Amino acid sequence: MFVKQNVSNTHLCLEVIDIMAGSGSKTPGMRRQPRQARSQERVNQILDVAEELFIRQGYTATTTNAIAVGAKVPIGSLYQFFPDKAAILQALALRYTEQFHQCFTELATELASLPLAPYVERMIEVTDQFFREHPGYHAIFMEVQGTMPELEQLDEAADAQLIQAIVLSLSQHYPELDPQDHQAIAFVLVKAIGTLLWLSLSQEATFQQRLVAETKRLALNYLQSYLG
Amino acid sequence: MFVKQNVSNTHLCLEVIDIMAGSGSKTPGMRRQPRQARSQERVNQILDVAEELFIRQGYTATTTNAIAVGAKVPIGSLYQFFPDKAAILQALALRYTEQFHQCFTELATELASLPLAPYVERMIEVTDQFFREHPGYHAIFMEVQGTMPELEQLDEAADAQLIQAIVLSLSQHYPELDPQDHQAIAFVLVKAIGTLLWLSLSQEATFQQRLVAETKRLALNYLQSYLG
Amino acid sequence: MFVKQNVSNTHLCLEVIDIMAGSGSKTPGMRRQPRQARSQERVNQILDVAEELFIRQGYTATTTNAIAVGAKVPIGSLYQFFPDKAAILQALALRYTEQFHQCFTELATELASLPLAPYVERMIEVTDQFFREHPGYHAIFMEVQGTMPELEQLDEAADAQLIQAIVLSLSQHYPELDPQDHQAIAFVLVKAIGTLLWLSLSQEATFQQRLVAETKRLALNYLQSYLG
Amino acid sequence: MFVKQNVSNTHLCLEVIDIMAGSGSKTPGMRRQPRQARSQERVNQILDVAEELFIRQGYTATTTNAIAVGAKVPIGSLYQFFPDKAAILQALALRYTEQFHQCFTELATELASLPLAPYVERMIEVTDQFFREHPGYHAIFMEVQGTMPELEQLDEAADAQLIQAIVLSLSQHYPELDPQDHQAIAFVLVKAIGTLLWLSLSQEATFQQRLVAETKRLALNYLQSYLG
DNA sequence: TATGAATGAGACTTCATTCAT
DNA sequence: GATGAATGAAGTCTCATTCAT
Repeated sequence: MFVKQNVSNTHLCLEVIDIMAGSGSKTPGMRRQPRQARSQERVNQILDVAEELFIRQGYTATTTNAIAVGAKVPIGSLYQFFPDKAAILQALALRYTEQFHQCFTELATELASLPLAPYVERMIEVTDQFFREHPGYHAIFMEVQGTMPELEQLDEAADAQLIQAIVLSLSQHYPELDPQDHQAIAFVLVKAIGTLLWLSLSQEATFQQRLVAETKRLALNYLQSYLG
Repeated sequence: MFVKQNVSNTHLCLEVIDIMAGSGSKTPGMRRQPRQARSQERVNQILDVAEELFIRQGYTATTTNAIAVGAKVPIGSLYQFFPDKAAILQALALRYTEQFHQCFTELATELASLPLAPYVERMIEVTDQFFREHPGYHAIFMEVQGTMPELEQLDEAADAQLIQAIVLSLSQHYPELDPQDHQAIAFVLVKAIGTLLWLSLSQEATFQQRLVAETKRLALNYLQSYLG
Repeated sequence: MFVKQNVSNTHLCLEVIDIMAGSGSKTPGMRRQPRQARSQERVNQILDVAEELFIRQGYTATTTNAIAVGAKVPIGSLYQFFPDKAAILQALALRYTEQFHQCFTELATELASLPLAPYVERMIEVTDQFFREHPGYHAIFMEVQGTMPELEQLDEAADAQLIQAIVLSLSQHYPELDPQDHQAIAFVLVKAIGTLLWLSLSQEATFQQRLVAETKRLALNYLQSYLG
Repeated sequence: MFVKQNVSNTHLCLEVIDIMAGSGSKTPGMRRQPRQARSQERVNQILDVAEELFIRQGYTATTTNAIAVGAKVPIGSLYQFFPDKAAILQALALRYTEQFHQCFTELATELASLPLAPYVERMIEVTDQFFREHPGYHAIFMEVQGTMPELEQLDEAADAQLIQAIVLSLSQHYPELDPQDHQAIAFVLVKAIGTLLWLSLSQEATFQQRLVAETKRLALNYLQSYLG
């Protein structure tokens, strides 16, 4: 599950990220690759409506007809783009992943040059912002945990991106640590940060901000214990 | 959501816990309080089968008839104990909560006398053990996140137990901190610990043990930053 | 496909017939064995309506809802008795087979003692009557030729009954012929008779009667060429 | 349904056959008469693919889109040649009929001069060969028995060709028989022969050859009973 | 004319829940 | 009370056909 390797090349970071971003490759789960603007617009419309309904009612409680109606797309057209209901969820997952990837690509240069502490702080801020802008990210995927193997991969892959990026940074700045340490530290950081930031979303504004700050404190002190 | 109060009485801890353990009160979601041994046995049988099926196939994919068949209980009888399918999930949640409560009640005396660091360490160990023995705990509830308000309460309540227990301990040992600090610290600790331990369950044995150790390190260093 | 054996025991005839009549065995394709009179009545009602609709509109053009409505049975109930649409057709086939079997069982004693020529004549008359009383027999099964393996067996089995009965009679009265001759003759007789009698059904009354007579003539002259 | 007339002119045979061969007349069921080579080629391509799919999956289970894809013809173009799905089946039936007609036209002279017995024997051989070369002939039409009136005519017409040809021969060689006898005899011969030869196709090689021989024996002995 | 994306009625099937026995 | 057959609303998905480009 964890790619264990000693890397010393900063650019690998983005290469690793590219692995699952699939820039330009054909989207899996799509019945037909929409080439025309109209189609792409429809697909996005479907995904937007699906996202909202999945968040509001859950994946199971949302019907394909409701999505079609909400997206003002005939049900038949919906099924021209997606072979079945699950494919909509997968496409949504992929869209999240791509957006996530884009977020971090934009910061790649900035992040690459940072020492680990500010690196992690920045990552927390960016992740927080991403969650705030994409409230469905975790919400949707929690429901189908354990029932859709293909989706698990995507979800896992998104985290794996971050984990590998951190592993990379750790191995560069702290080569004296064991590669297994790198993996463990990165895993703990990413998962703890992800969870806390996600949970913070449903808290009231003041407490929410406090939680973001606490997340940084948690992460930095943990790192310090290894690196200090 | 969070009971904010300065308490100095150890027993309050259990009182808080009692709030949702419902010892003696009429179980909510139950159509009929099974007084006879046979009935109680059937209810447990139903919950056992439901737990297994929910874990294996998910809540939605599991039919009430399948539960009835698995529990060797007529479907009509099942509906005499539970008003609807959701009530089974809620009863399951309640059972988890009770089991969780029982776990910590047994350790109440031991924990109450400990300083915070060993307290948290012990809590991590006990939680880890509980998860290991009740693999359905998180797995089941993730699916219905955001779609079953009543359940959210129960799920939240389980964590709230721990959070309040920690708040209590914090307020006793570190009264110089703001009550809001107590809440934030306890929240972060409980959620981060809960997530990491749960995620550790699906990792291979070596990495799993490492994650438990890392969870302790994460929690203790975070606490140290406040208390050191 | 053809059981090749030299038999000299008259009773075997009925044994062979019994092979696929399945007297008392559990009906395959049935989701639930209806034990109560009400259920059996409903199943028959469903089959009656299905038979009529299949004949009138064809198997594919007939919807399960139409059957349910026609039989005044809720669609849900229909699916308690039959796992899917195909199972209705199979049950219908089985009912035909059983009725067919019953027809010939009633005549078993009479037929067994007859010389071959009157035997065949009588068989033609009985078959003609059966087709007249069960106009769906062939009509329905023609449509699904080659698309429902399970059904093919039943259809084939019904003919196989007759074929084996004739093979038996041939082997008794004309042991000087090769067993392969028995098979070929019986096959030709049964298939030719079956087809002609079935086709006669859609002809006008006068021509229809003529065709039954011609069928006898065809069969008897064919037999005579071997046995004369 | 049966043209009852005493004819003594050999050429009438072909005239009768011409009735439904439609040489030169506008093909029914065709939306547009393809005049250009490209169009005719496409129509044939469509029919070839449809034939294969109808045989393999049945008429109902075959989608028009699948035919279009298989024939490498845009679905829109397909609907320019055929008004609906049924028209494809009808055109296929017509093509069979034409091919059948061609088979017998080639043998017309040879057959016309033959006495009845060799005539019938030759007809069996030719029919057997035709079936062998066009395995879809019966297979396809069985499925839609009773659900497509237009098709029934075409299917019937093919047999009617043979029947009328035999009626003709009978009336020439055995004018002492009643015209009704001619019709009945011809009907029985054609239908029995057609069925047995078709059934022989699905038998193993040895038994198949035997069945062709038996078919001749059946037909000839039947004729002999009238003509001997 | 040629194309193929778009359409939506309607098919099959499920399953939580009830209620007559 | 106990049972389990009965119910039917509602879900997912198909595919013959059209029509804008």
